[in-house]
Amino acid sequence: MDYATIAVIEDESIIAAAVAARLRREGFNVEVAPDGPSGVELCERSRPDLVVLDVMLPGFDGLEVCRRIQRERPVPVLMLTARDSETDMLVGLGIGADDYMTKPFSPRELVARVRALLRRARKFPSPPDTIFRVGDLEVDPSRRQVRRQEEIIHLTPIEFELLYTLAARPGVVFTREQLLSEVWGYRDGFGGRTVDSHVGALRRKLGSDLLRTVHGVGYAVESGGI
Amino acid sequence: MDYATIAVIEDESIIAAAVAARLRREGFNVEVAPDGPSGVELCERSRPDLVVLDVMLPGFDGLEVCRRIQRERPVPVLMLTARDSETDMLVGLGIGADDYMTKPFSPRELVARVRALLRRARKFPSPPDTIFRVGDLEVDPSRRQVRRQEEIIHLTPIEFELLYTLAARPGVVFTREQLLSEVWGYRDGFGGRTVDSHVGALRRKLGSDLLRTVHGVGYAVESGGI
DNA sequence: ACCAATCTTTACAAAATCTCGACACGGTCT
DNA sequence: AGACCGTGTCGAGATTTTGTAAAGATTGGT
Repeated sequence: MDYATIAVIEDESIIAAAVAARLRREGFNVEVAPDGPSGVELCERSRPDLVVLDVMLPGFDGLEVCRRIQRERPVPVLMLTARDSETDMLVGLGIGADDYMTKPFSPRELVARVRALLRRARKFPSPPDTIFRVGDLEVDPSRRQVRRQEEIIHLTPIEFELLYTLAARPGVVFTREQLLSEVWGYRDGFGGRTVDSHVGALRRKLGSDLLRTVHGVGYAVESGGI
Repeated sequence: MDYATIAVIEDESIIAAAVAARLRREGFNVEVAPDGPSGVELCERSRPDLVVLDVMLPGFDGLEVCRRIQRERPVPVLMLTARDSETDMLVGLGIGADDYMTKPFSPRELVARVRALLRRARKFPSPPDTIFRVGDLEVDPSRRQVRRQEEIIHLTPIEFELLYTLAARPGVVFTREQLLSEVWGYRDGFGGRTVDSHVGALRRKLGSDLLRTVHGVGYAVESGGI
């Protein structure tokens, strides 16, 4: 329980899952609620250090949730909206949210904003960006670099995110759908061979042994035993 | 804990963030409180060497905060006001603030005034301006100069700030948004290609190898490996 | 008020990257 | 073996992001 706890209040489960997974991977403690009432209750119970809140919610909406949790005690709120116009309206209303993101958003951007808000509040430490190793590779998020023995291997943004996602949980198999939502963020009606293409690109750059295909399921990075 | 500790009491989180980030980068210890009561509490607990204080605050306002912390013990206060007229009024009232700044202000100017106040108080050392090196360049904050082999390279204020910010953490990638907030201060709703333009200007003056573009993310100074 | 320096924004070209379909290959099942 | 489905691979075209110059706006000084 060293690092910040984040409450995610979002009813679309695919978004909630992707957001939660990504934040957990970064080292945060994450709790999720699927509607207004349980969101408020979650905040009272867990006293999170930050709240990620969808404006559109069953029960009562994000604005009401925002008011209620802020009434209790001040806590940074990152609001998710469906359209830019919605954001404009909220800003106009002077709702007490500290930042806004319009869907679809990239998970990376969300993490960046969460970190920024927490740093601003300066109360609860964000987990540091940790360099981690996969095989003979070093993955360094703060520099967005992958190295193999001092040699820097250039990856495109999506390649980097994909590797980062898979490598954070070695051996675990991700379906293409999971990868789409964790790496690309939620967008519907798209997919095709996109994931496969980028996996192919990674294999070309990093060697073909790193990424394992699980036929009929998805991909995983080799866990090298365990 | 060698250098001066500064308390920033400001409710607009975006301003608080910019001010805190900048002061930390200069080497100060910084703590932030978002409202009057917690501000007073912060001052009692941390006994800062200087307080940066917004007049407009939830709870009770800056004037009240100022009175309360000064009642405890003398400490320099730099007051932030929204308009010049507000400053005039405060000065008229003879509030015990030692200096005033009207929003919007530049982070650089704020640092300058903080240093001046601390020097005047002659009690707590400011962190020294350290000259540091990037590649074959010397960046000297106290003179606001960049040199390459004794030759002084003229940079405009923003160019210098930008280089200084990036070079303070070699290799680390900054998003445009981060740079806007750290270099320009808090002004929001603006940006566009401003950062890119200044990066371009720096490359022209310092050579095109110094600043690395990280496609889809932002910029970093070359860290020469590792 | 004018000039000089600087900053911001715009516009367009260039570069990098992404998506998606086609087709071949390989795995799996009967 | 044969049928069938999932996967590897490639590349064209679309899309996004960046580089750059120059115009317009702002600032500061005289």
